[in-house]
Amino acid sequence: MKERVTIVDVARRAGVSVSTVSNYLNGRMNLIKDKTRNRIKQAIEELNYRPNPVARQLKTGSAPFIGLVVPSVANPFYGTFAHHVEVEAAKRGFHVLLGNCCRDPEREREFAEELVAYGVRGIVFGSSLADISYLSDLAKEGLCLVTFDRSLTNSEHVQFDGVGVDNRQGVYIATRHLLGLGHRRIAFVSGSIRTVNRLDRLTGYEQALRDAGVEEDPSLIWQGETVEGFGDFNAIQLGKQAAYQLLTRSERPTGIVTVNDMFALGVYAGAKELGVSIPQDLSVVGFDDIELAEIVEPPLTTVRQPIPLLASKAVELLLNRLEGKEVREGQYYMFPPELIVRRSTAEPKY
Amino acid sequence: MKERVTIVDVARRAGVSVSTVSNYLNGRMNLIKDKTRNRIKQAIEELNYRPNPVARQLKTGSAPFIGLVVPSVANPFYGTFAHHVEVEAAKRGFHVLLGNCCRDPEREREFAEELVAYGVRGIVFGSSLADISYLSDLAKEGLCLVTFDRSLTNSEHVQFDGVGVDNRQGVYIATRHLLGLGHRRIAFVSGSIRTVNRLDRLTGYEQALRDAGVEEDPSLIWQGETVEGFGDFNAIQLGKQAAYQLLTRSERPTGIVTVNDMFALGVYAGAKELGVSIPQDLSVVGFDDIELAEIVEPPLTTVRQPIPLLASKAVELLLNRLEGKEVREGQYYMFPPELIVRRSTAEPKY
DNA sequence: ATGAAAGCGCTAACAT
DNA sequence: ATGTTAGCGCTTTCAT
Repeated sequence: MKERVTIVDVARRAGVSVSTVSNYLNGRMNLIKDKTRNRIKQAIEELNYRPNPVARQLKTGSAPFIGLVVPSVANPFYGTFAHHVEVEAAKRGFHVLLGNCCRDPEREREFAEELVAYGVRGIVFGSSLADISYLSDLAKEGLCLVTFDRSLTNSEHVQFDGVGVDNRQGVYIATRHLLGLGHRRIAFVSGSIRTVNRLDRLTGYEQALRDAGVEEDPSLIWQGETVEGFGDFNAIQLGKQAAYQLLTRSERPTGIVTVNDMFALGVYAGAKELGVSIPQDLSVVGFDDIELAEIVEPPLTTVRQPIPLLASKAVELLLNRLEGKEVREGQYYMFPPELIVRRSTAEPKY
Repeated sequence: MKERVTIVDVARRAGVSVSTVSNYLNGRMNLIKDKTRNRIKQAIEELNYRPNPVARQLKTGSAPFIGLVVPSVANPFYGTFAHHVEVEAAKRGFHVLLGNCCRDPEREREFAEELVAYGVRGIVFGSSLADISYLSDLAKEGLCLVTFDRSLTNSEHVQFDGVGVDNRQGVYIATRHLLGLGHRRIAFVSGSIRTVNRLDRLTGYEQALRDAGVEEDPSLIWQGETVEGFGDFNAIQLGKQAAYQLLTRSERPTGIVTVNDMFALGVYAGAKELGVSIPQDLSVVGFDDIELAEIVEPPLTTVRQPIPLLASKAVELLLNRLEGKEVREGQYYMFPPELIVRRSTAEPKY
């Protein structure tokens, strides 16, 4: 375990002062003669010196890290998103601190506070709990927040930026797609609706039915029970459960709109066990367009979210603000959702 | 943006010295009178003081963080693993710094070095490149490494701990399962075999064939091209490509063993497009038993890895060592793989 | 049981 | 163009 090489060692070896080395390290080359610069460069190489970022941070107060809060990377949608966020952040020299917070407000707050303590000044918030007032204090202290997949209320616009697709519109066109095929008994399947994006999606479903003059049937809105701290581990199981309950009723739905693809896959599993064929006996529409949507049988009709685009915009917004390049407040980039029609939807038989 | 409250403020308010507050913060209660302790406690609450972990770290040299290197959390297997690692680490007060390093040795090394610079003293290495000698230097400087899903060579045992399933054995029983059903032309499908776990799996396949007296046919070992820096994004696509190439040959295989479930799903997709039915015309076995394996059609026969167990053991080993509770060197916890027989495998038709 | 003071390694005035 | 020096907020001897 070697002793750590410090800036003092470099200075000594190069025969200059520490401040000159510091200037060198921070790219203030205009202040340094060519000859000195070379000496420093050489000293650094000879000693294999690497600046201590912790000391730097103690002095400057901030670190090249951003936080990323998601429900759980066990859901491939968030896993993919997290990967893209990491890549985009890396392009600008930032690292990502990931928190799977399972939609638990307590964990989200704790995680955010811890990040702040570590000098993190920006967080991408990929969890969209309805009430994020607990973040306001942090925002007031200068923490930058970019929400992901979460439309903002007016008061929030002041504090946060955001990116996302138009969830309401996405489910609206998904539902209209089923309506257009002739479906009338259309169910909506979701986990506990405590998040803004889910609420938006439900709204889109209701709106589409209303616009089509289809009578509302609250029993067709299936909402999984809340399981605290469980992330998205159970989405598939919940979807399966939903299928069981909805497909064993007397008047069963001919179409199901799900809140995301994982639920749709769960519905697939349930329908299969019940001997209900998709799309002959039941049409299913998902949301997200995770990679698997294309390869399940039948390929899933779903609403696509442009994950790489969303990730890069989120990181861009966040880092621009951190670096002071962005001063307008409360921007929300709403991307248009796109319905990808595959073979899980068809005309209803009856 | 409020001024940060420091230990000095607390000391002043409580009417004690900073060292006493420091002792309080570090739980050295035996050194503090009850009365003083209460005064400090109160001062902390009134000021809403939170110690600055960066300053502490500069002094002590280490941080309650561990690193986690994976190919990509976009693969649900690693996403799930990452989630479990995070939960286990949190139980012991550690945070996780995640790096999707896409099996790129350069990125892995850079990431590891950066972590070390930040005071991270332990990394779970969930990527299993064949050559990890580039980590030796770091290990010599005191970095603790626990490899995941990577059997260790003798020389590595000195430096690293590890957890994983017996990959060779896993694929061995998977292959024997197909052989037992009567298959003789069995293919092995994998991405570029640059990792120890993949090599082990291939070996298990070869061994099983040999033990059964089946003639080897190198053309049945399908290996996707190396795409640098691409993580597991393309596993499904590669699997599909493999299916196309293998199933359009004259003498096509009746069974396919895949290196992991994502490849198996890719094979599913390719087979479907080609009109090859699973398991009637083709049996498929996966590896990992990701959640989706159970719900695809037909449900995938696969080799299960006990992810939560692996994650908790990995974290336990790492933190025990970090905290000096573990001194034996080079432990490798090898968990037995379990074949989960579902409906993607059957007797060959011909 | 408590306090004073010396750093941890770096940055950034300020001085030269 | 380069050097001197005072911190950043904390921990940790060493005194008392």
